[in-house]
Amino acid sequence: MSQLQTLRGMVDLLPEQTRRWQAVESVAREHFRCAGLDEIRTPLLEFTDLFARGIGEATDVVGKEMYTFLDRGDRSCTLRPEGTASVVRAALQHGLLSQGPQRLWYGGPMFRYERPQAGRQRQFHQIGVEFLGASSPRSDAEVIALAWDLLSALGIQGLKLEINSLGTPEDRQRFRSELVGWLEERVEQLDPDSQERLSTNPLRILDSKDKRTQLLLNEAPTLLGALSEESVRRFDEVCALLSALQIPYQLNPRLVRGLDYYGHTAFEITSDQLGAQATVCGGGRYDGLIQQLGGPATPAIGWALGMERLLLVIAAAAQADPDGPAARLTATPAPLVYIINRGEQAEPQALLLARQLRGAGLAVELDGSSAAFGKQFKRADRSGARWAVVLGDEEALAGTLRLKPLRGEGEEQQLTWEDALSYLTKQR
RNA sequence: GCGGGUGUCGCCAAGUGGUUAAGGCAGCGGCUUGUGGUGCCGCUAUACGGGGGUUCGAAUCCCCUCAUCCGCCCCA
Repeated sequence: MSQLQTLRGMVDLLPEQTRRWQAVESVAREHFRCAGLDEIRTPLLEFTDLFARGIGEATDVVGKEMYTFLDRGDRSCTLRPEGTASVVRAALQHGLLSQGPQRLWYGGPMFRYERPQAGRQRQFHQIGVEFLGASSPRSDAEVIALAWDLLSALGIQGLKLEINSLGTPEDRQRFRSELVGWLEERVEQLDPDSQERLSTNPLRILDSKDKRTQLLLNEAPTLLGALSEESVRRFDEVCALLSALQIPYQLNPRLVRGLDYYGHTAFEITSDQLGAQATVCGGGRYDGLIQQLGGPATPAIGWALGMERLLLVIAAAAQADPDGPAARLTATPAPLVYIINRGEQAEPQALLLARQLRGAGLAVELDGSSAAFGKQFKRADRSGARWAVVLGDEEALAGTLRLKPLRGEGEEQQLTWEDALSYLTKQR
């Protein structure tokens, strides 16, 4: 293929797709508005150091998935692989935290150099929420509810919310050595990947997909068992609040997140419609991150959801229920009016007419072909427009137009522009 | 980074060594040169992702390469 094309893992959104994206984005925007969140937009490019320090040097994301390069000034730059670190950086840089707790949302492209797969591209898009300066268990429940309700509003069903507590750094430290000690006595029963992780990132062994490892882990010490009393109490409270909100959840003591900054509450929302990349939304509490990035000790919690995956799930939901809310999101809009025009006098006038109707907020498609009327009618019909306006030289000379309903009943009528405009405005 | 599948017109797709590479959808033109939705007719791949090889002969076999998809890994 010598033709120009996108880089691997980079995807064009063609108009039909873009429409769906916009529909989802507007639902999300409205959802966040009602919840009193403010949007924040940060650059796609940051100093590499932000992610190295924020996400953790040892994580896979930082270690082998980042788009990192030197700019012309020899600064090491990285295309953001996730949103949280940037949001925290921006909040610190501009002193947002001194104005009190921040309830923020963001959206946009993220970049990870991975092998593309279903629900996984190299440039992908997230919508995320970050509550900075929120410490109470109630904020955990509110943040999770925000994600859950957004997904419900989009008409998605069959989602599973899994939740776990990762405790404090001390809890994890204690558990790590406990787990490593236990597993080291049984190394030969672990799959090769997990053996590797025993020294690099032992907690991640917990969500290994290997059957034998899973089985073995049934006997292993659990994270919940290693939590301090206080951590347990906190987690119980979060769970109780979720129950009170009637948000169904499942405890998953094996749920571990891949980014170092998570602690206490961690959760994932998964769908069975997605193949291997089942996580639609994931997040958790990150009380240590802000301080780690040079700010004041500030508790925080957030989540991110993957747009591409969300759209896949919506497509599945739309197919399952052709009249449901998901299907409405994917519907194709048609213009209200299609202007059929032909002739030396008529064509410039049609352009003017289109402009007037559009100025009144009507969706108007203007045929630019100068083709025979029959041809243009065919196109008008296919456009899905409810009305055809016919403007030929005959009408142009009379200062009128013909208005013909294309869908319902009714006769074609000849009207002045003014009358047509007020009539169509009422039809909208 | 590893493993497997696939690559024929914008989309779907037949074709599995032998004269001109089916068909459908979409598009364009016409029947219908001022009135659509149906119908009918016509047009649209010197070309089968790219390169090399085997052969008298390849979309069809072999090798390499690229792309894509699925899984591992990772994560949203």
